[in-house]
Amino acid sequence: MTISEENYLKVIYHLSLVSPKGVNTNAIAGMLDTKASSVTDMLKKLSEKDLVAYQKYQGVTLTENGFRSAKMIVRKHRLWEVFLVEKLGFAWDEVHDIAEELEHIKSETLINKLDEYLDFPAFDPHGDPIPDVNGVMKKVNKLLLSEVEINKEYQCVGVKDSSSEFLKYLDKQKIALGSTFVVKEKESFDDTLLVEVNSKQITISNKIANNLYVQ
Amino acid sequence: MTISEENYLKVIYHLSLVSPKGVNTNAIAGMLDTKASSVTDMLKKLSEKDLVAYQKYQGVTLTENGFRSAKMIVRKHRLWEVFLVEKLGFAWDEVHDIAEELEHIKSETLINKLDEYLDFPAFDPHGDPIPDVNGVMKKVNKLLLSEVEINKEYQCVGVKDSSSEFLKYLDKQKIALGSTFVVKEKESFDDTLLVEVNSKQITISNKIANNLYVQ
DNA sequence: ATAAATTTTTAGTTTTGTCTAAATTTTTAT
DNA sequence: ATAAAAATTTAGACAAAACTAAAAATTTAT
Repeated sequence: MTISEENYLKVIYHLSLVSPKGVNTNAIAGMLDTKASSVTDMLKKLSEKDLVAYQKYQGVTLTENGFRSAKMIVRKHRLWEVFLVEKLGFAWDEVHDIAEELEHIKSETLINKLDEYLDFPAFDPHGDPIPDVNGVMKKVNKLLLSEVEINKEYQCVGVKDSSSEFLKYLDKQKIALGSTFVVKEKESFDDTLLVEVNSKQITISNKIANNLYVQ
Repeated sequence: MTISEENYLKVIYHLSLVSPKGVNTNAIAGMLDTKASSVTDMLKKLSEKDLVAYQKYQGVTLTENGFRSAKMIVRKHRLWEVFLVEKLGFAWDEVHDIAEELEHIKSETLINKLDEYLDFPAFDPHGDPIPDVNGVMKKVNKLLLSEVEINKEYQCVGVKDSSSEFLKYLDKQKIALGSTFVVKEKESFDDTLLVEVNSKQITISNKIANNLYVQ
């Protein structure tokens, strides 16, 4: 598989989690920063290789083969992110682009040895689950901070948006995976939250609360 | 720089060490398993980017830019090899192909953090010197085993051929970096050596002796 | 010194992945 | 229900990096 094919598969995988009925050409083009016509071309190729089920104008889904391959790419990406943060000391907002390159390194043995070296982590530095050697992921019953009950205690277990800007904002607020949250008040006008984090009270916008997973 | 351009630079670098006056088109084609005509095309491109000095029919040399870039690729390759052997437990004959892919990962920060994580190694698992962040390599006064004096003690410090077949042969003979050699006899007919290694006497062909560096 | 052999370059194609522009299909809105 | 809008596909082109076959330059051998 070429790097380009792998990137398409990965994007289709991520979009499938949101639209399991079929992923749009335009959505794929948007994620890959390319044109819809290029996407059509690639979907035909992936279809011929039995990695996606593609019907003109009807969107695309992953075949079993494609799903397995996509999960292996995600596995590589997330394991490399763990390596970069845990072993090399990168911050959690610095690792995405490097992992985008590392995920395309071909060796199976490499990734399994890396997995072992990292002690078989189940989650990456952003709280996303890492598929094991068989593609199985730990399932977590997580909620968005925007959906939690008032005055109950929650732990931060992940971020929905892992852009550098958002992660840096969290760093500034001293919010990290494992931080304890208690929502004290919810402003009904704009859904802004008054939250206790690290025994300090801060105000959190609805946009932020919609991108923080807790448990 | 594309992966292909990087591979050409690396090969020209290695061939330059043997033919500093200029590297042949055919030699490059041989190393890259490609055709001479493809090499000509690429040399024109590298020349336009001021990475090589190229004159039709006259071979090619690296410019200062090209030399610097080539050394950085070699640095990456060798640091990744150290990582694979020291941290992930690969054997020294298994790492070359994986490092060929890893050497093309773009981040400067990554490679400098990896260097630090590995404790700034000066040599890779085959005894080849690793350029530091400024491109400087430790120089070693090494000899080929085929050139040493009789009954003097030497240490194995590297291999000239790092093909899997040769390295596996060395494993079988329990020869590794650091092994002590004493040449007891040299057969003048075919230059076969009788060598004491690990306090056992073994016979070593001239071809083998020509691929083992000692000090 | 010149012919033969070798090496290198040129010219013209191919493949992969992209693009633009135009055509077609599907969806949305009246 | 049909026209307008949006999404998608097709057709044709391009750049990168490779190839083959033929031409040109250099080297070698007599």
